[in-house]
This record gives sequence, C-alpha cells and structure tokens, in this order.
Amino acid sequence: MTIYDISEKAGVSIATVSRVLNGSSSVSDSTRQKVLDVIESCGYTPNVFARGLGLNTMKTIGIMCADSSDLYLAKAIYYMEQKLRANGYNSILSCSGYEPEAKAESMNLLINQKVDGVILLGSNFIHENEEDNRYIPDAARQIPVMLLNAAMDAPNIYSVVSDDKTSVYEATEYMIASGVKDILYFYNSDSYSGKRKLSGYLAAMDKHGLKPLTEFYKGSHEDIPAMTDRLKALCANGTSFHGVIAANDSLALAAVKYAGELNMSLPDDLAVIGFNNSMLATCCQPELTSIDNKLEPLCQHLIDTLMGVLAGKDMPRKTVLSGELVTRGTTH
Amino acid sequence: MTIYDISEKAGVSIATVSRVLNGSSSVSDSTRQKVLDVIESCGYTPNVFARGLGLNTMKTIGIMCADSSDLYLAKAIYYMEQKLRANGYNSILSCSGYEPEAKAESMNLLINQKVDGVILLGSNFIHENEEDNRYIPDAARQIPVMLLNAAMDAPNIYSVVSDDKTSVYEATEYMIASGVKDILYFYNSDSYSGKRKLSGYLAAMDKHGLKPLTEFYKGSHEDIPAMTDRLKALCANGTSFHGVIAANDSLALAAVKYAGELNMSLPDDLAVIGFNNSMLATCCQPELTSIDNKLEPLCQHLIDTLMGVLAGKDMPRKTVLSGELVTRGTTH
DNA sequence: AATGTGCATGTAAGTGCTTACATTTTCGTA
DNA sequence: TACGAAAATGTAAGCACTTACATGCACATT
Repeated sequence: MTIYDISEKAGVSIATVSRVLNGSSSVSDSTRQKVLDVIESCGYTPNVFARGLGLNTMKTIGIMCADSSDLYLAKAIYYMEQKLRANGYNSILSCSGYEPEAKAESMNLLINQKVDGVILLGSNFIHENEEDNRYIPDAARQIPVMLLNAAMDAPNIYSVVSDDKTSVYEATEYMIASGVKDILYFYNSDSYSGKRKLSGYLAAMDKHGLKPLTEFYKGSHEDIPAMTDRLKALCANGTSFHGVIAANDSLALAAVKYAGELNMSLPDDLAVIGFNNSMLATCCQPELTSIDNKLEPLCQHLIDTLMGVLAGKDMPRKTVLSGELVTRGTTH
Repeated sequence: MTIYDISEKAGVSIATVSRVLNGSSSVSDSTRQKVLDVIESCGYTPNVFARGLGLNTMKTIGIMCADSSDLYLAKAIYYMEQKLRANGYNSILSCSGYEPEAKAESMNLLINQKVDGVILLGSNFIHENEEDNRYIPDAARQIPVMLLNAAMDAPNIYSVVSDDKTSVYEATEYMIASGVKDILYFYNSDSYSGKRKLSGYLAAMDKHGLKPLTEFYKGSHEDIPAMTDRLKALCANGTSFHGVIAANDSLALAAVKYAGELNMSLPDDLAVIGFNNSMLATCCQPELTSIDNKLEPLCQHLIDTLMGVLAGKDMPRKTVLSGELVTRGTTH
C-alpha cells in the first residue's frame, strides 16, 4: 500500500496525495476529502523511511539519560515521552551511563538516527573537564539540544533548570529557624545541580554564622544501606549533627534509617530534609520533609521550548523555575 | 556525504561501498581496506532512511510499558535498552498507559515506525477481556512480540516469565513455618502475573488448612500512604493479621509503615514479605524480606530470545525462570 | 474577446541506499 | 596459451516519498 495506490483509487496524482498528507500547499476541499476518504478506507500510513528520505526528519526526539532506572530520571522520561507524543513526536531512548566517551557515542548514535532534537536528562551530562563536554555543542551544531537541570551557554542549546540553590538555601534556613544548628549536608554529586545545591546550603549556614558540615556519598543510587553506613561512620567518628539536608530523597531516607538504627527519634533527635519530593518521601515513618523541584512543570517547559525551537521560533535559552519545600514529619 | 562521495574517493562503485558497509557478498581485502579507510577519514555514516527504504528495517526495537516511572518497569527498561544496544539495536519507547485502546494505538505507532520487534513490559498488557488483547496477535503477524511476565499462546509471540506462583507459595510457607498463621495477601493487580501470585498464596494457605485473607489496593503505585490507609481501615474494621505477603515492595513498605504507625514491632507483631526485591526493600528499618524474581536474567533471556528470532532461529515460545526469597528483618 | 492572475493539479527529478543482474578480472587447469 | 569457473566489481532499477517547476483552468479585468 503506497501513495501510488491511493492516488490511483482517488483519481489524482501522487503529488496531490502527498499534499493532503502534509497539509502543505493548497488542495481544493473536494479533492482533499476524496483523498482522505480513500486513505481512511485503506488504512494507509505513509512509509516513514521514504518520508524521512525526502524530509530528512522523522519526528523523533532522542532522550539521553545516564541511568533510566533512577527514580527521578525515570519519572522525567515518563513525562517527556507523554508530552512528546502529545506533540506528534516519538522518542528514542539512550541510556548512556556516566562515562564521557559513552555519552559522546550515544549522542552520535542519536544524531545518526536523524532525531530532530535531543534531550539530556539530569545534570550529570556536564563534566568538570571542559573537554568532556564538547560533544554537546558539537551536537548542537546539527540539532537543538535541551538540558534538564543543567546549563550551558552555547548556540542551539536550551536549558531548563530548577532553582536548586534557592530551594536548599530556604530549606536550610527553615531548619535553622526550627532550632537546629549543627546541620549536615549530605550529597552525592558534583554536577551542575549538585554544586548549586551545596552553595545554597553553604550560603545559609554562612549567613547565620554556623559552621558547615558536609559529607559526600559515592556509590549506587539504590544502595541506601551503604548511604546509612556512611552516616554511621561519621557518627562513630565523633562528628555530631542534629539535622541533615540531603541532596536527594534516597540520601534523606538513609538518614531516617540511620536515626532508626541508632534509636534516635525524628525530628527531635534528628531533623531531615530531602530533595525531589519523590515517592520515597512518603514511604517512611515519619514522612520526609522534602524539596519539590517541580519536575512536571520543568518537563513541560522543556518540551514547550523544544517545540518552539523546532517550529523556528525564538525561544529563551535558559529558564529557571523555583521549587517548594514540602514539610512533613521529619522537621518541626 | 553520501555513498557516492565515498565511492568516488575510493575509486570504486557505490555497490562496492555498499558491500563493505553490509559485509554481505565478497569484496577483495585490498579494496575493502581502501573503502574502510576513506569511510574512516570522512567520518561517513550511512543515512538511516535510505538504508531503511532499501532494507525495510531500521535495527530498532519498540519497548512498550504502561508507565515507565514504575520502579520495576524503569529497571526493566534500563536492562532492555542496555542489552539491545549491545546487540546493535536501538530502542524506541512508548508509554501506553493502561487503557486497551491506547495500547493498541501505541502498538500501531511502533509498527508504523518499522520497528523490527516489540517488547511489552509487564503483565498488564493482557486484559481480562479477550477482545482487548487482539492487538497483540495482530501485531505478531508483522513482527515478533516479546512479553515480559505475561504469556500468550499464539504464533510469533514469545513469553519470558518468572515463576511467581511458586515464589509466593514458598514465601507463604516460609512465613507459616515461622509461626504466623493469619496472613494477609495484599495485592494490586489482576493481571497475568497478579493472578499467579495470588494462586500461590491460596495454594499454600490451603495446604496448611489456613483461612486466606486478601486485600486489594487500587490506585497509584507511588501512593504508599494510600496503601497504608487501606491496611488501617482493615484493622479498624476488626480484621486481624500478623503477617502480610505483598505483591510488590511498595505494598510491603506500606505494611511496614502501617506497623510503625500502630507501634507494632517487626517482625514480632507483624511479619512482612515483599516482592521484587527492589531498592525499596532496603530503605526501611528493619529491612524487607522480599521475593527476588530475577529481573536481569529475565531481561537477558528475553533479549537473547528476540535476537534468536530475528536471526531466523527457532526459539522457545515460553520460558519460565524461578525466583528466590531474600530474607531480611521483617521475617523471623 | 483578449489578457492576466492565481489557484489546483500533474510531471518528473531528486533523496541515499540495496541488490539482481551484467560485466570484468583472476587464476587454476588442460 | 587458451579456456572456463569463480571471484570481484559495476550498472541500473527499484524503494516510497517530497517538491520545484510546469501546466491547465476559472475568473476578473480591460
């Protein structure tokens, strides 16, 4: 079933069929209807390859993420996929892992697949070493690149980020105001977003003349016992703290677990604030106070921007949305 | 940069270039090397559309799931994507939601995208109503369909499932052996897999002459407080139980939370067994005993089977892998 | 009535690859 | 040295579309 069959049955030329398919130049209402009827009755759908060859596009967006099994990224993928589909785009997924070379290779694969744009989910796509990031502007020379929670200032690169610095700053102040002074910042990433969160914490502590205390966890994002061990080691080490601001809900949950194992009561002996306001925030007892960085609006904004760019419109190169502290049982 | 440019620079015909690209029929070593050198130096990659037009395939597999933000499915997607890529295939993702029509439409979209095969992740792709499932054998007339944790007996449909009935049966016996008699089965799905789990529970209870007690939860897979409420309502209602076998770790976590809220101690006042052995199993205190249904081997097996099918080999239409009970703190 | 304008439609030339078939080259054998 | 088979390579016809350009036609203008 090709465009020829349709053109024949409708008694028009293939060009006319193609025109009604693409809604481009003018076709009279009567022939348009005639063609549409035939298409409908035959259940015809155009061949994506032939169409791609002609148009050099396939209405497909590449989504890259380091690890789609990460709760937060999985959710982002879900939103992206939904919203792309609503705009008539398909999505092809590439989990690139954390290595720069692997990311660059993933990117090339996607570009060779002729995606119309690419979305990088998560701040870990920007590396310390400038060299390692070159694949991003390189890609942007060919197709628009969208960054979620990361930023890069270069042509054809668009960033949508949550204002993590402010969110963490406010959360820290909130905890300080509740009377906790020795607050540990527990984090796991030096990425764009990770740095901004840390700076928010440091700024708040500094403002109140408090001594900052940070602990870095490096390991699987799923291994909560390992995170808990990290805190226990810190405690065994003599370091004391009565509040934890965590860079994500998993780390916060580790703090909750740590408190449980040491028979501390929450929030009196230990106050905890997480980040992401994911399902993890409500799975424990007491429930986690957590910063909601508004993932869905971020995703919506990102897709809107992308669609604008693809339509040839001028779009803002960077937008920042603010988060919100959702208070629950782990803080006063 | 097309195959013509390469052929010109290498001083051969385009057919020869195409041959070295596809490694099909014979090309002399010297010209092969010459062509490869030119390709390398130009950084040439064949146009996927043109190639697709000729071959009518794009080395792409469609992955369908109801909701990619589900922890278990997200992990499955991750494994699938990795393993497909390792086999030289791309994956295109489609989150279809839970409605039969939406699933059928998703399937059509994927088929129109000329995927070489499609993977349905999760047992919810098979509906009670036979009519609603017709889209699966329909699709299988065109491309191989792989089912994870669901089964259907029809040509070109391949199933890889975990032996959930046995796993749950054994878990129930394990709990009974530890001395708990009034065990609640807490579940959330009537799907293929859901039914088999339930039947495992019922069989074990029956064998030991115990009265089964089940509770069904319907709602967001993320809303643990709502699941907890369900158990509290049951308790308020006068129903008593000292053990919970849950159909997934979220439900099990709800049981843990329920115990915490009612000041019951685990596992003495309440024993809990979850399912999936996900990260949720180790995020609470005490940690969750959970059935590990070996997701990665399941995925590996599924991909191996798919690759075999695509290579034209005869492959088993259904394979069953067994799970394993991982005991932790919520059971004796 | 002749001409011009613009809309509707058709014709045919791409688009970049694969591959059946045709042709040339190579090489062992008589 | 000549011949034929087999191996290597080339030619050209698809594949199913899009679209620039050409054509045709109705209608308005003079």
